[in-house]
Amino acid sequence: MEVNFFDKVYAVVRQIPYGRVTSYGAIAKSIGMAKSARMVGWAMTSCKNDDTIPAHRVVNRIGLLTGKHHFSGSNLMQQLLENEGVSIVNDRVQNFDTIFWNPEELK
DNA sequence: CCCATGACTGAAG
DNA sequence: TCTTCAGCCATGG
Repeated sequence: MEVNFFDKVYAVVRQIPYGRVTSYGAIAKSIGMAKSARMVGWAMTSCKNDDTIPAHRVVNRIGLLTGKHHFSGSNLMQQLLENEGVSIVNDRVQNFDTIFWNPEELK
């Protein structure tokens, strides 16, 4: 049977190491939909049905917490990241190039 | 079918 | 890094 697009996204997000982050585009590319990063974000919107998805580790290409507003409260996403040792300043991940995790790197 | 929207990205200035 | 423009694709009216 065909694998659902959502399942692929979730599978990748679940593999993001502790204290690391990645981008929507990187995920999209790893599942064969590099041009559909928007769909990744769209899939994350439905992640509220899956509380096992560390969506807070997924940010946009420059480390901006574009999806923080979708979390409960207004700073939960940032709190979760800082709890893992990720520095956030002005809704942006510091040392993004250092803590960035490439999904294809695992393969 | 057409149009608007969205947790995006790349290119150009 | 920021702003603007265009491409991207699923969903909903």
